[in-house]
Amino acid sequence: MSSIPAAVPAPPSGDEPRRGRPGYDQRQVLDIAVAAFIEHGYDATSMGVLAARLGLSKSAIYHHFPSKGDLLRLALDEALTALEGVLTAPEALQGRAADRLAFVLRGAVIVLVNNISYVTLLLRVHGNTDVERDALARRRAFDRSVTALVVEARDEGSVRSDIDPRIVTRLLFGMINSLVEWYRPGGPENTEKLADDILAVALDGLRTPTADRAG
Amino acid sequence: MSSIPAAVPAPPSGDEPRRGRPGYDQRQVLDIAVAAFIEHGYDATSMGVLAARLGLSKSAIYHHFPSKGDLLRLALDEALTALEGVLTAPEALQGRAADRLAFVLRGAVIVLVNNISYVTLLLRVHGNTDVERDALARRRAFDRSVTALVVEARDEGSVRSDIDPRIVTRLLFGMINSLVEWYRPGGPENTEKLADDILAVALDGLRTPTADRAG
DNA sequence: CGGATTACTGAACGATCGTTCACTTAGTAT
DNA sequence: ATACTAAGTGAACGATCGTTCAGTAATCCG
Repeated sequence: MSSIPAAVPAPPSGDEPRRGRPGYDQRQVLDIAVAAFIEHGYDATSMGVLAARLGLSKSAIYHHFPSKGDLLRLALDEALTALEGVLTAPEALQGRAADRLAFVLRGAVIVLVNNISYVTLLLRVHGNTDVERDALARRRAFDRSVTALVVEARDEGSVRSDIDPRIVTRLLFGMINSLVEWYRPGGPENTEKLADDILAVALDGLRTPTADRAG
Repeated sequence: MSSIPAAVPAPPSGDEPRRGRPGYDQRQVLDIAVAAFIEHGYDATSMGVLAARLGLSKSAIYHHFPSKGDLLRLALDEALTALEGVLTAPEALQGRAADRLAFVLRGAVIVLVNNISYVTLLLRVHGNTDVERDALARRRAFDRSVTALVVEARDEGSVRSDIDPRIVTRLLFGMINSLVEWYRPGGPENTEKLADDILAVALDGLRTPTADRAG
């Protein structure tokens, strides 16, 4: 029986004052739309309930975005651009494969936590429309890059060779991506400790570490 | 440009002939509905396109199920009942905690693979409706049982104690549940080998095993 | 044959969907 | 004041949604 909480447009927050009538800008609308998409699912979120959350009429949304699909497209692009940025950082391009892999995994955790709404939306997309299919293709390209890194680390002798690298990659991202299901900002863990824990489980497993196995 | 493939009701397959007019029974309709829900998403799957996949009229579906929500409810119940069955098997109730945990994890992999459509649907549910909220509650109860098992295994000394057992459990099911995103039956792996691989990565990590660490 | 049983049709319903359009409102810049 | 710009309103649109209903079709049993 909870009524829909209507948001309020944020003040311009320290910048020089914007021109025109005050209200939401594009980014603020997008943030609230993404939250609604996650809460109800993209298809189940009507422009009507979205407008109610914004405290606006439906037609006002079309002043900021040409269509509902464009809201989704921009949100997915945001998440993908952030993830792809990890792969192009210098630490992902030079050094031992094992170190590059660890950097990318840690970077994926951090990007996911820092953009959790947008990445959550990305991970719930399954190719319904052209917009979703394009996003899926970029996600797969990202996965392929990491798989190549796993292969390098295996050839280098850093990663076990008895399991298919594609399976290893998928299990790794299974762990990391599960963050969107349960991680909530402001919890006891900070991001660094969280990334440490995930890397520890991924690399050494959850069996009790034994003394005779130094890192 | 792919046209919608209309299914055909399966013949009674060896059993004694059914009474009444031949056609789909409830289970066959449910199977096809679940496949459609996965392909397009539950909300985006209209009764119209579902009817087209069945090769029936919309109203014919209401002969088998009272509503679209009931299709979802029965599908989710199927997945949950199968998963909960793992927890009540004898091997999950006696023995060392580490062995019980390994049995449950392996059992979860097998149930997931053997009921991949229904479990996929379950894992995509996020609490939109009462039906989905009930399913989520049962899923959380399942997770709590496994977390308790992880705690026992930790107290027993079998599982590392430097990471919160709830995080360990969530990472474990992050790996296992990711199967619905990439595992396809008929691939090179059989179910046993797959479960072995997942247990191996979960327990020992993906670092190259060293000789001085016997199991 | 007739009755029982199971499966299905076609048209229609009220509701809700995403989107459009002509118009208004509230601020800054000159 | 006037112009300009950004933001928002309210009514309406055609389409599609899940569901209902009265009637029909095809099989088995006796």
